[in-house]
Amino acid sequence: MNKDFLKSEFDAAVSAAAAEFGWELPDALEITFGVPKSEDLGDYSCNIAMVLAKQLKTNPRKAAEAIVTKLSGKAEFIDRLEVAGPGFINIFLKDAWWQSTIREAIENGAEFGKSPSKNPKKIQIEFVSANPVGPLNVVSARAAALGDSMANLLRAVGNEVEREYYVNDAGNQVITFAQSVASRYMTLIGRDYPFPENGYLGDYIEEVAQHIYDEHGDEFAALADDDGVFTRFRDASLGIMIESQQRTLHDYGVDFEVWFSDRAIREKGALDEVMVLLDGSNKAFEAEGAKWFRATDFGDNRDRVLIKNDGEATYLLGDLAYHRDKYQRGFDTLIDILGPDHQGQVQGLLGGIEAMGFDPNKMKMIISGHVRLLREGNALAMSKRAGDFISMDELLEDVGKDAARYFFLLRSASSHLDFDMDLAKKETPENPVYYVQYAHARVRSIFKKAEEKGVDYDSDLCAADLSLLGQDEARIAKRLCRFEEMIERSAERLEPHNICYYLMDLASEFHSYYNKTKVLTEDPPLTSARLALSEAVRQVIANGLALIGVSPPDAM
RNA sequence: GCGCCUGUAGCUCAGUAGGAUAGAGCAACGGACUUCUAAUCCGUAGGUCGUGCGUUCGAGUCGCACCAGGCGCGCCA
Repeated sequence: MNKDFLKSEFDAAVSAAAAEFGWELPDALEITFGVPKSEDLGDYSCNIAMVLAKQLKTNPRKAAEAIVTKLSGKAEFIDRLEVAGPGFINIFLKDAWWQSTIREAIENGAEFGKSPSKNPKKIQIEFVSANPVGPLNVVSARAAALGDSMANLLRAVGNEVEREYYVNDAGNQVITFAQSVASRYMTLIGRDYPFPENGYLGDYIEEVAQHIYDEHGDEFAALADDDGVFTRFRDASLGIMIESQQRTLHDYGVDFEVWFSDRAIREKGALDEVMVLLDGSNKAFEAEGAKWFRATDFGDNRDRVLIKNDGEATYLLGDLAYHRDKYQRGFDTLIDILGPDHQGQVQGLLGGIEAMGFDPNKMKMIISGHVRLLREGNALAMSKRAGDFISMDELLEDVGKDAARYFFLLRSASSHLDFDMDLAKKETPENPVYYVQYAHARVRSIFKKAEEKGVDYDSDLCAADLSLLGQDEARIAKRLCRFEEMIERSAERLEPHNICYYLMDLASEFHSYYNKTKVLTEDPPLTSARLALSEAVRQVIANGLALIGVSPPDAM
């Protein structure tokens, strides 16, 4: 049960009061409802009287009283209203409100909590997009958890969402990577090939080389002599790396709809097109043998090079071409999740987007904070170049997918994050993942027990007489009522961490209830009612966990 | 120096676009397993919301200035 019914009731009441007292209402009047801290203050509260009082220069309590008289006795779910404090209208709802929510959760199952699209948008969310020259690291793991959950949230509120991974398969680091692999490969077939300067270290390079050897034997023996052969070798190396990244992400529960190749749009001439566009509108200039973008005209603190004096494109130019392509694909909203080391490029990119004639407001850039891995209380040193880092695979191996995803979402995206690997691994009460999952398993366990013992209850849980439930149960059910609005808010603000906190609160209430109250009783109607509530709780936990990609266990 | 992020309980962090008495987990202390799973529960304790001004009926939340920490500021990607 969402709170739309409140909105329409209040809209009507405020208009009616305005008509009677001659208030001049502002054009865009949004009536919002909050949840009071104390349940003595009602199920919802509305501060509209105080908002109006400011503009109309009237007494807020009087305005509140006036609105209340227009509401009384009209709305079907409203039990009573109180004007309190400086002018809040506190709303107490009838039991039918939370009772119908229990039935809704059971009936709608996995759909419960999703809302029909009021204004559906076509949204693209791009994340991870790590260079295909090495295994994914923990920063990617965080981005993957964030992006995937955001996509789930945006879908849950009715949008059309596409997840995209930008494969940076052009440029120098790809050559260096292929050369690094080549050097190891040649060793395997007993030949020499120089290891490149600043080449990539790390065992995975040898694994890629071995993989190629297993598949192609010494087919690439002529590598050093023939460019065409090297190109095929490079593509094979890239292919193996990308596949390995896809596998890692898949194991993590993240599957992208689109893997977008940088090289593909470059080959279509997209870079030239951007240059023509910027040149033609005088937003680029030539200096010191290079081509520059007038980024300072668009809020950046310095101009940026687009084409280096050796004729090569910079990363920025490639990124502009890519984003131009995104805009041309016709999305209403574009979301980028960037790692903390990319914050310096945001202004240049947004400026370039504007310079190319696109609306930068369609773009939402989310910069995720740093991740620090802690083991035994100490931060682990991470050096990529030396091949000395914890990969995403190792992290998943160590703590598991569920704990990893949950921990990454426990903080808001922009915050720095300390990932305590010892805690994530623990199967103890300190670990919040298990706490929530356990609540789910507990409900399953109750039903299993009911079957085993042949407990008598109505298998049609929606037919249960929910008026048999008491205060504690009502409190839990009321939290279920807030599930949908929690999702809406989280989706709107792109803050999946809310889900974790909601689930912990719900699990906590249920654990508490479980310890205090026997669900399975000698009284079949009562048992049915309590089972209905339990099942509704289980469904909501399962749905919440699904949004963040964590599994709901049947037993633990 | 400029820009971005962060500053809330001993620790790690929430805080629903300005609302009513600032919350949770962990850690600490004291209790609860003959029970539908103790991976749980109940209770106790813990605060100058970094500092100072300001905006107003009302500020952890908004503005300004400081302080502290992190990151970024390349013809690298």
